[in-house]
Amino acid sequence: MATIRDVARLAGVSPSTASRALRGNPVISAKTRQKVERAMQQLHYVPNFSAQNLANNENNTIGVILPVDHHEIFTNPFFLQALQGINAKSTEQNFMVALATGVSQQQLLANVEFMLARGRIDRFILLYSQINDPVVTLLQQNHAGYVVIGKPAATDGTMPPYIDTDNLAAGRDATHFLLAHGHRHIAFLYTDLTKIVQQERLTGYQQVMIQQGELPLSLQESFIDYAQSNQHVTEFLQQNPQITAFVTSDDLLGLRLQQIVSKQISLISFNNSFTSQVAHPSLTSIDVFPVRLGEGAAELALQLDQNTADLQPIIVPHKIIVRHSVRDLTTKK
Amino acid sequence: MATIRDVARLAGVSPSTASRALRGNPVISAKTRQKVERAMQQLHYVPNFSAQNLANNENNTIGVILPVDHHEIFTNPFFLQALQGINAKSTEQNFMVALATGVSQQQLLANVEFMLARGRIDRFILLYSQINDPVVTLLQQNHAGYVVIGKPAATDGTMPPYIDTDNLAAGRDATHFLLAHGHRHIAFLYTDLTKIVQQERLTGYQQVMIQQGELPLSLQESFIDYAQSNQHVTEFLQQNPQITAFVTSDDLLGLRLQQIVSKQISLISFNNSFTSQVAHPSLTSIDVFPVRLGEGAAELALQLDQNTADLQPIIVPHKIIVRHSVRDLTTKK
DNA sequence: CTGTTAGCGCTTTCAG
DNA sequence: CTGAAAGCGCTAACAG
Repeated sequence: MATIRDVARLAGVSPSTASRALRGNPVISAKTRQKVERAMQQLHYVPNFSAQNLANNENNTIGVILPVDHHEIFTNPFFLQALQGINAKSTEQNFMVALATGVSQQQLLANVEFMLARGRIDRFILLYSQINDPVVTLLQQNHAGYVVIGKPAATDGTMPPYIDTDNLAAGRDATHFLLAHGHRHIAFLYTDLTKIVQQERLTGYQQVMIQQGELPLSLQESFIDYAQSNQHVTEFLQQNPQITAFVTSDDLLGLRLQQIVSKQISLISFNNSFTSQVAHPSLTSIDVFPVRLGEGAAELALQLDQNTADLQPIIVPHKIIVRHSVRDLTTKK
Repeated sequence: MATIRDVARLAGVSPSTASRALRGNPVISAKTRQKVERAMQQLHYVPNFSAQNLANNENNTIGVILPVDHHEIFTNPFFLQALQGINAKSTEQNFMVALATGVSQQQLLANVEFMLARGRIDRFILLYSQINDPVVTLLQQNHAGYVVIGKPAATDGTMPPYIDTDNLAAGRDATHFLLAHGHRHIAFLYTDLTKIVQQERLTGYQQVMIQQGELPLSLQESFIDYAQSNQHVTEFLQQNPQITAFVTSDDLLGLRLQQIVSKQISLISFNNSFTSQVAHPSLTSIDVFPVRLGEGAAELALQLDQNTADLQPIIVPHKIIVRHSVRDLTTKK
């Protein structure tokens, strides 16, 4: 592997000059710069990551933190797609992305601690957001910067930079879509309101319903006990026979609902994951563009030092992907 | 951040001695070792990753390469779970895990190239396996070691170390399970035989069927065009009305089949992903333990230098997770 | 504009 | 068994 000394020698300059050329220091004359660049190409020179990091007291890596697995969560392709976006932007800027995961909270913490202490990594992307997250505490104690994908849970002091979908608007849009197709009696199905995402989507739904003078109806089902949830849903529909459509907080949930209720019931869900295509009829779903969320998160993370600590949140627009799970009631009137 | 000089000073020894103590060099006296260790603890000393790497001409990081996303593939929680296993073992050994992904083959290659050139990373784990993989070529050209999860595609020369499920046996086991429940006329459904995994599972199924004197029947359906696949399956069942059960090459496929065929048909599938629980009735499925596959892969990768190039492949045992998608025909006789 | 020098934090000969 | 010194590859004063 060629070093910068080799380059310098070949170009007939000193290592420091070669270094300056490498880093685009404007003080170098065009002529020398060219000589050096040519030499670099000839030797296929690539700077040594460790050496550069050591000399600059940097690490040029972004730590990406996955949530602890709770079975269901990992079937969401969201994470892998976000990772793609993060990687693309990071590689562009010559940053490495290091991953932190764990089968338990404890393991995750150990992993993050390792990156912090040993790797001196000081910028992270959190692929989830939860209140009272010990990982966040750890990050803060170590004065590491972090950006979250999703809405950051309220911390005592300041808000970290974040990138998110406007889930409130998404909830409204889903509801409007059903209304536009002639549905009036619409219910909202979710699994867990401690998830901010679901909370917001529900609120969006409620806003629109109230505004329309319709009664918002929501149902929580965890589906941990399938038979029981099945029964709940069935009872719910018996009590509310006027319902023609559901908004479900996620594709997977939509799929489950679909397996219980009559095909006459319309469904719209969120995330546009592969599940929505597997469903039959395939699910109309709101895409939130995880790759872009990842890209944006990386862009934020890369700016984390420019102590313009007031990095503005980024909102990535969502989009309704129309498939076949919503019947059009308007034409039939 | 405390450096090793600080430690040395506190312990009243030279940096070199401190270093030796740190690395467990046996030449150090027990007394000094203790002094140094105490000093390290007092100062919360953690060695600097970059400095250590530079001095040792190492990098202590494992590159993990994800497949290029083809929509469907990322909904498989396998990758994230494998990643968990990899991370756990790597962190244990003070290794970092760096991730390579890409929305396109080209982007993936660029990412791997970056790790190779800039990061000098020389050991990788491939989370997939395909023939004529340009990534593998790149790895080989750069003399990087790699281990694959799955069966490595045949390369010209030698076989890389790998870790895998015995998919042949898994295919046999699935079939035997159905036989044991009184099924005789069993079909196998798959999407793509260029995937070695599916090929093997199919072969296992065929072996058992032939051995039983039954006719192996397999059907390929991509489900790219849902209506068409639906029709194919229906026709297939009309032509083979004796069939009472299917082995499907994957949970997601099992779920799809389930949505088409009568609930009377029994199903067994592979991977035991969350999808198998979502299905109704829930799918009996063969778990391949992705976390363990990840752990094993990391263990192999960590041995990659000990030029015991003859690292033996690891086979991780699978297990049938019994749920409700297989009817027992024996009691009814 | 360029070269010399010292140093990032750690390891490792080489003496003793 | 331990210390002094040099070096991993790169960068940043400091001179010139």
